[in-house]
Amino acid sequence: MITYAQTISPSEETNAERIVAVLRDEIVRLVLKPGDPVSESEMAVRFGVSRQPVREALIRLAEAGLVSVQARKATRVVRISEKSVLNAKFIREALEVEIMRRAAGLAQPHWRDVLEPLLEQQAVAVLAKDLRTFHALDDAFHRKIAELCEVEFVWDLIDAQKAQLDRVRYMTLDAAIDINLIEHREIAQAIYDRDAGAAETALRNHVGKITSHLALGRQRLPDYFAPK
Amino acid sequence: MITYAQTISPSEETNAERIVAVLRDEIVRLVLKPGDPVSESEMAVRFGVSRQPVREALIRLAEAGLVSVQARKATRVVRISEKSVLNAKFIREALEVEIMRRAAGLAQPHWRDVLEPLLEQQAVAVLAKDLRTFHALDDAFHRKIAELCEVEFVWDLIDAQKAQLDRVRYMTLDAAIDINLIEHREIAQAIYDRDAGAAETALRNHVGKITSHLALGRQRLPDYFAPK
DNA sequence: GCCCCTAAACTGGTATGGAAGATTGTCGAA
DNA sequence: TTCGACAATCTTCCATACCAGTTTAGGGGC
Repeated sequence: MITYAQTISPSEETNAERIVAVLRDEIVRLVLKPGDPVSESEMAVRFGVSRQPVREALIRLAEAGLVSVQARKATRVVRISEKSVLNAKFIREALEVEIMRRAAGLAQPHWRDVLEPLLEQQAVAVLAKDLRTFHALDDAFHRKIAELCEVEFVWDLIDAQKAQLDRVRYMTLDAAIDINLIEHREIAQAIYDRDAGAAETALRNHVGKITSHLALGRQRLPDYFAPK
Repeated sequence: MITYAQTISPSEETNAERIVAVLRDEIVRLVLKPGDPVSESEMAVRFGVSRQPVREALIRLAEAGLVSVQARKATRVVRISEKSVLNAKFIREALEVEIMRRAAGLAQPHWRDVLEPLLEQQAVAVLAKDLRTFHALDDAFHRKIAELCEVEFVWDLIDAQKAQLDRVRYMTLDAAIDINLIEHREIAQAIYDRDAGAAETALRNHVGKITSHLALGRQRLPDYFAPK
């Protein structure tokens, strides 16, 4: 399902769509902090529009699980909960394991020419300690694998789930990205070798790292988390 | 006697939410047909409210991929496309295979007492050729497995995906449900045996059947499908 | 008949005001 | 001080009006 969450004609972006994009980005990057209220009227002033398009943007964000609308009370950025993060991890892992199996089955020699440059760029980002670039390249690597085996649509869904995970990732930006790169190389190698089992194992190990980020994030910024 | 007023629900349903529920149901059950226009003002009259809550309901349905909003042109029930159905199948399969592996690993003897009654009820429905009841029990069986291994949340996501598949299912209600039941028994047995491989195989076979429904549905009601 | 143009009648997008509920702060009484 | 009543002020939800495109219906010219 569809892959287009925004089913409005591509010709001209509406105000509501623009606002969705901006707020989504700010929520994931923790500019808007978990628990923060997001008032319709306040955002209306900020974006220079009436409350209506803001309201519709917030409805969309609520559907995506990024804000919580409490009728006649308040709209807030949802707090991170251990459960929702682990749920998102389960779903991402399930979907991407399937992608790995498929990739290992379909791998072509020329895939190496596509994936290796991404890994090279990641290596540069690691040396430069450029965390934001690395994370963007991280996503690009995973998405490219899906694209190569023609299931890119799955990543549209993973993206939606990943909003939960990404907030945790932004809380621990200093994470050991060099290890991340090593894991990416393992995944790539398993695919080149058409070894589905190895690809699955490498991926599960890779995705599983989020749990340690979770613990670290909770320790650093407990206010961003929902009470247990 | 003290009676606890049921009317004090934790969150009183808003008009928009009520409308979402009604329209979603009508779309999945093909009461609103793929391609049908869903006019805001028309629905406003029907539900006895203004355009606003209808509009917000349609935004939610658009996010779920059930309607398509074309700015200043029309809002329509999205046609079924082969691609979107197969995409939904891929996602459901990936998620539920992971559930099967988990179920096979965690299976307890008492699970039999939970699942077998469902299968018995399904057998009754098969004999009575009661297709709607069978499909409801079908969903209940799959969801119960997820619940038993504590990942019921995954089924909330599968449900969203399944809206696409269910419309096809409603087009072919006379499908061979007796075979469906046999497949359910295979899945259950594999779980009782804690045989993850067998459970996975059985499930993939089971879910794969949608492709034949797809061909049959397209043959019967070509207007409901998007042009290739 | 056929075509083109235009105006009326749609469509969804936005602005604004008000209703209903929840929160907050103030004031007064014990 | 502590607590409760109450009003001011928040919030989201809904109704109404208007705006801007799009489609369609109906003439008029050929």
